[in-house]
Amino acid sequence: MPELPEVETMCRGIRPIVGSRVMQVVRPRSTKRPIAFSPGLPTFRRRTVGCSVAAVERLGKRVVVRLDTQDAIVLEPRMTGLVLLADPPTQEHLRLVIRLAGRGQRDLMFWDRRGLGTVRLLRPQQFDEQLGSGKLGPDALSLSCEALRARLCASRREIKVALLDQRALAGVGNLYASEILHTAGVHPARRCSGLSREQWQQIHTAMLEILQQAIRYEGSTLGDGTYRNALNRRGSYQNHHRVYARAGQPCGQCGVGTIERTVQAQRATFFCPRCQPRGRRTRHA
DNA sequence: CCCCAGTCCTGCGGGC
DNA sequence: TGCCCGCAGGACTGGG
Repeated sequence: MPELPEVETMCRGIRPIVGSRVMQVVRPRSTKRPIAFSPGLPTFRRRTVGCSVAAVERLGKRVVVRLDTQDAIVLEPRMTGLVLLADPPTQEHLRLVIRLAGRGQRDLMFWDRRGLGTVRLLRPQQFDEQLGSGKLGPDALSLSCEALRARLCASRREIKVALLDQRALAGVGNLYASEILHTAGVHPARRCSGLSREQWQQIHTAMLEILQQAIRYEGSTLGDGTYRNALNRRGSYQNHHRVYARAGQPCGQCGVGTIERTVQAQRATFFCPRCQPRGRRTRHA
């Protein structure tokens, strides 16, 4: 499930395409159902073929390929989507190939086993309407502690659920939310409105620490092996997970607690009841 | 404003 | 051994 670190790794991996020209846009027939396209393929082709790639940027959990026309190709991997320059895991779920010329001449591909991902071509105004600050909060990596607190502290929501709200802050998903709260020493079911300044500080510090470290390890490739970087290689941050998918195992931080699994907003949450007490005690208290 | 359940989708693993 | 069902959850939508 590509979250901020995985999508950042994808962006870094495909950045060599900057300066290349779009020669052809192909939708392979190997897939049962084509990707959700917007606009349709003929329009997509007309407005991209012949254009040059001006920049590659990450926007929350999306890959943005900016063209010299000011239009942007927005690739949204959702659960199983991959943005690749190398051969995809299988031909079967290859959804889109953008053939490029110049600098290495590699093809940019979108592969998605489950097909929940999307590809959009957006004009600047559409980009702002669909992905602007009204829809998407500030990036988790650029948000100050004070801004994080200001955006969430009035909410009665549980902190784990609030961290997943992309309108509040962009980039954190289910896996890293559990990891961040464990490192911060905050129980995932604590209400935002009840957290102390010190706890917001700990959450903010943990968020930067976890996300930056996960980027260094090129993201997490879970048991199903789906997530790959742009060259179809696995990430390795899964070897450093403290709580995610570790229910029943001893906590590596305190060495005493046992990792528990709960469900919040229909999603799995993992935490250590000893490191993350429900009360107001802080980390290492 | 906030919350919940349902929707999309495929592969995998548990249970019988 | 084989089949079915539930689960994984990001983003979105409709109803409360």
